[in-house]
Amino acid sequence: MQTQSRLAVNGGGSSASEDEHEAVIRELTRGHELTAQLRAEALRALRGQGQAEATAAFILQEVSRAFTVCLSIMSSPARAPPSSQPPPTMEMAPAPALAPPRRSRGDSIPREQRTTSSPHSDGHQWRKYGQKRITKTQFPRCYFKCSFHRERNCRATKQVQQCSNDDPPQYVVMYFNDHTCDTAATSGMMPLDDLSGLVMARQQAAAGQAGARALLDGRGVQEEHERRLFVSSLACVLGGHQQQSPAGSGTTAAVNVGHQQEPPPRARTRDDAPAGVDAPGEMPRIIDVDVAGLDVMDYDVTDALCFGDSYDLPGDGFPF
DNA sequence: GGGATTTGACCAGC
DNA sequence: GCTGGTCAAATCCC
Repeated sequence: MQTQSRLAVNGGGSSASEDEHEAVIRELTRGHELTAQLRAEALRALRGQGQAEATAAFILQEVSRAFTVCLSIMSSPARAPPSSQPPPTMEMAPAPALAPPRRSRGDSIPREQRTTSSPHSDGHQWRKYGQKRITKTQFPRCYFKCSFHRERNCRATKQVQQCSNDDPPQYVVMYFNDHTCDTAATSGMMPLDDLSGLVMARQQAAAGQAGARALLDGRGVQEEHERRLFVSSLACVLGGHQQQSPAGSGTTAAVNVGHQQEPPPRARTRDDAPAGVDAPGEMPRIIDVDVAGLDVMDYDVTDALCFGDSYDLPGDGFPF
């Protein structure tokens, strides 16, 4: 990692300590984001490959979790250098109740910029809200907000601009503001009780009961799908492959196993992005997951991922 | 019908 | 006045 060399360059003294601290956080953040990218690419490559897909999802989720924990430790007050400012990428609280002001031009310095041929696979879900022709550029610039900008007040935005006609074309992606939506954390944090409740709610919803429908609406279909996907992926990993619950034992929940979300980089994400089904008519596979058997999850990813409130965690969908 | 995208208009900084 | 960023109505698509 570059961190070591940077740390080696810095000498002693309080200023160096601050620099080191910031460098560590910067590199961890970078690693975290790259992991999200890798996860997106891996899941796309392994889509539909059952256990391999689930294993990759689980491992990369764990790598991401490790980064999150390290970031949390490094950014805790006890670790922070005495006079240091909070790191720019660690936006701890959602924006205040006031409507976020328009970004002034002075704020137009991206927190991160990268050139990639796949600007859509960064582990987060985005909604396009504008496109503009920029003078002296050949291609228009597209503006995206986090899909959760409204419901979770996430202020993360990005701009994508094609910069070359190569094959594949290259895009410059600039990221502004940090995610406060914590999408990935919620994707893997559904307690089992919650899951069974969800299944019950779904059954009730199928029966047309308004209360259950309200419950589903409140959580959001996206979260619901991500959570069920995570649980079923874990079930595949822990159970070898598709696990059949023994007849008459345990609580069995029907869990959809769709694709990891990687809709093609084009419009129309209402159905394919949240549901993770990118081909109309392609039915998600259904497996039975023995919920009781999942108690091995008592090693708790949940607690660790709760740190995700402060950091952008990789989500599962990549609508463009 | 509802959600996402498109696109012209508006606003603020330079 | 120009330019870039955002808004919001219109439109599209499932």
